Amino acid sequence: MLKNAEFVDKLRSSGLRPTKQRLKICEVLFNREKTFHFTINDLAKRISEKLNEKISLATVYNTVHAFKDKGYLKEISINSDKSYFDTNITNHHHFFDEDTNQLIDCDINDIEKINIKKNITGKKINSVEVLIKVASDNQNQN
Amino acid sequence: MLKNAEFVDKLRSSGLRPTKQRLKICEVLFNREKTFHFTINDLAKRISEKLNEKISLATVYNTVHAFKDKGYLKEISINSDKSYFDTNITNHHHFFDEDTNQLIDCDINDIEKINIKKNITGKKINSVEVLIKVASDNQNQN
DNA sequence: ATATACATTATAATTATTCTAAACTATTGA
DNA sequence: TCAATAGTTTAGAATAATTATAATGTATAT
Repeated sequence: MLKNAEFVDKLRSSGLRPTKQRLKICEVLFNREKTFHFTINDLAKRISEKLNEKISLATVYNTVHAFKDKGYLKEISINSDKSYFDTNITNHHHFFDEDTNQLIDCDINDIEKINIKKNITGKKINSVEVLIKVASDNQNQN
Repeated sequence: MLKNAEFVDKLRSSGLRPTKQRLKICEVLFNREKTFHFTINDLAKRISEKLNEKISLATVYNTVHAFKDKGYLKEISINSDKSYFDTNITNHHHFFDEDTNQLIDCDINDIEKINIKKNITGKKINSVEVLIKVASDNQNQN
C-alpha cells in the first residue's frame, strides 16, 4: 500500500504535476496487491463509483496516456473494440478468452523465446508481443 | 483478376447475397496482385474515390465484418486507434513500424515456432499472433 | 403475380476519442 | 509578499468510430 506522499514523489520525479485528479487515479490503479487490466471506461466508472469524485472522462484519457508515456502503464493489443491497459508493465504476453472477452496475463517464461529470423532493415525491435486467443474446448458452438 | 461472376459465386457459396455494394467491395479488396492492409475508413475512401459509387459507411462496416466472419479477411491487433484488416488470410505475423505507423507482413517462416508451455485449462488455442514493434535504429530521437 | 419471411442497407443514435478554451500552478521580478 | 507571465492541466465541446434499427430490397412458396 503506497501512501499519497509516495505518489506525489512518483509523479514529481517524472515531471508530472501531482494534481488531485492524478492522485485519485494513482490510488485506483496502484493501491492494489495484484496488477490488472482495464479500459478507460472501466477506470472512469470505478472512480465515480468507488471514490465519490467526478473526474472528467477527458482527464482520465489524458492521465492514462500520460502514465503510459511515462512507463507506468502498458497498452495491450487486441482486435477490435477498445484499448486495454495493464498495470503490469513487465515484459509479458496475453491470453484473450474469446468466450468471456477476458484478458489474462501470460508469464514471459510460459512461452519459449521467440526467435525472429528476418527483421526490417535499418530498424530495431522495440517489443515483441504475443496474443493467444483461446475459447472453450467443447464442440464448436460457433 | 477475378471476374464479377466469380465474386457472385464466392459470396453465394458462403451464404451471402451478392448485392451490388458487396460486389464493389470485393472488386476493391480482391482484384489485386498483392494482399494489403486497410482500415474501414481507407476502404470507404477508396470506394468513393476510385469507383464513383456511394456506399454508406455503415454498409462498409457490415460488409467487412461479414467478410471477416466468413474468413475472407483477417483483423489485426495493434495498439490504440482503429481496427486494421488484412486481405492476407494465411497464418502470419506483423511488424509495426512506429516511425511511419505502417503495418508490414511477417511470414510465418520468419519466426521460429512459438512454444506455449502453459495454457488456460479447458480452453483450446484458436490463434497465436505476434506483433513486433520496430523503429528507426538511429540515436533515440524519442 | 403476390404474399411472406428473411437479408441487407443506410440513416440515426450511440460510444470512443481528441481538441481547445478556461482554470490552475509554478516561477520570476519587483 | 505580491502581481505578472509562462507553462500545465482540466473538462466541456467537437469530432470520429462504431452500432442499432427502421426502411428497403430479395428470394421463395403459393
